[in-house]
Amino acid sequence: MDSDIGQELRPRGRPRAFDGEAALEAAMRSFWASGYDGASVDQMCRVTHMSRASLYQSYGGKEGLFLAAIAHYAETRVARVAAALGPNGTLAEDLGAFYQEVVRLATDDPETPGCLISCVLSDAAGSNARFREELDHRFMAFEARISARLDHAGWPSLTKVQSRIAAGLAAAIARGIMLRARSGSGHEDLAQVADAAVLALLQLSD
Amino acid sequence: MDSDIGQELRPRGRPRAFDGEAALEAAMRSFWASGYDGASVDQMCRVTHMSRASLYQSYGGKEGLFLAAIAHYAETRVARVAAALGPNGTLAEDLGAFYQEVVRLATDDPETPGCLISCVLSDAAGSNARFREELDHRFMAFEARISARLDHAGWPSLTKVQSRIAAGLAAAIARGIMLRARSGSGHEDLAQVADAAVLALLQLSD
DNA sequence: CCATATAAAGAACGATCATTCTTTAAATTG
DNA sequence: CAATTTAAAGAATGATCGTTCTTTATATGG
Repeated sequence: MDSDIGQELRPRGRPRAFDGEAALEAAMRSFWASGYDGASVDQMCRVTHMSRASLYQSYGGKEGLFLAAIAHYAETRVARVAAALGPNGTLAEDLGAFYQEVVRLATDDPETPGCLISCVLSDAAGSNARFREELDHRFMAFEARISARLDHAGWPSLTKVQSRIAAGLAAAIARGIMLRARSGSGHEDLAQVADAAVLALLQLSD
Repeated sequence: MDSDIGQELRPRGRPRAFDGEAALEAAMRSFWASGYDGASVDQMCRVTHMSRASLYQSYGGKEGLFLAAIAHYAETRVARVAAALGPNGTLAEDLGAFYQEVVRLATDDPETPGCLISCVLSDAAGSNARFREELDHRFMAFEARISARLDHAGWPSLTKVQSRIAAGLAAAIARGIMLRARSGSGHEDLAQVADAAVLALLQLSD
């Protein structure tokens, strides 16, 4: 009764030897670099400093750890890309910032090229129904976020292209850039494609 | 000396029990549907009607069979997409036909959604240097093909966007569409995105 | 008909994988 | 200082994988 005084409440038994946040970050990076099949549970235990027992206790298995890593990725990486959409400035400025973040995310670290969702989850979804469902949700949420930004800018509802479709195009471009980064394209090349993407999308609203 | 008369020359030993062309088509579809890791050698022997011994004799192993399947895919599937670029009509018409073929290829058969190169090879390249090289070549060739079509249409060389970059954008869109098809998007949705892509790309040349 | 050559069929091998189980260590509670 | 609770460490398990090897079948050449 006197152990949970203040903020130092310690659970009953032997304390964990790993840091949950750091473990998730390390697991995420391992999946990102090696793919779902390519990253073994042994490798995961090594990089997260977790025992197999702890991994299964905390996440239920490899599949659960992967889903947790995806959520961590969405909160720490995708969130930055989505935040660039603002609205912070004009639509042109925000789209420019958006694609700049996309290229940065895809090329910043040569150990983790491309996108954990577009490249890794997208592949794992092929042979796992739970992952397919997760991918669908993530993709739809991403497109909805872009669509909302276009609507906020007063996207002409009478034009040939609805904001929902334009958002689908914008998202497809972002994923194409992620894929190209995975295959070795560098920051310079992709930044030029990103600039062209902004121009092309903006002229769609005329 | 009298066995190779005419076109009926038969090799010396026991004749093959499988058809090379049909085997390649079946192997391609299996890799396309299940991914590189997801398709086992056992599965390959079943669908191609080859014995393990024949598979290793003819293709050297799983890796060689996959590369042969990629080549077969490029010759039979990608070739149709590239052919749509013509030049057959105006740039607008040809781009429209191009993306129509992209969407068709990605959504035609629900057993094989998306693109064998953009989705499957792209993933396998992550853990195999030979596959990475192959992917790079295929991606560059695809972009060069689009770029040549833009140049042929007299793509304004003085505009803000070079044809090489515009081709990179056009290819990124195609790959984004392939990826979205893999995650379950249907023909209708993607066709609308494809139409928007044509509009956006054309307005880039103004 | 016999020697030779090629392919089919499938057993066998070694490696790797995800998962579970057993034992040991380190903490709190009374 | 026991008793209890939780985690770490790692061996054990069963399945699957890509590859190789052995045996059998089917063709041609002389």
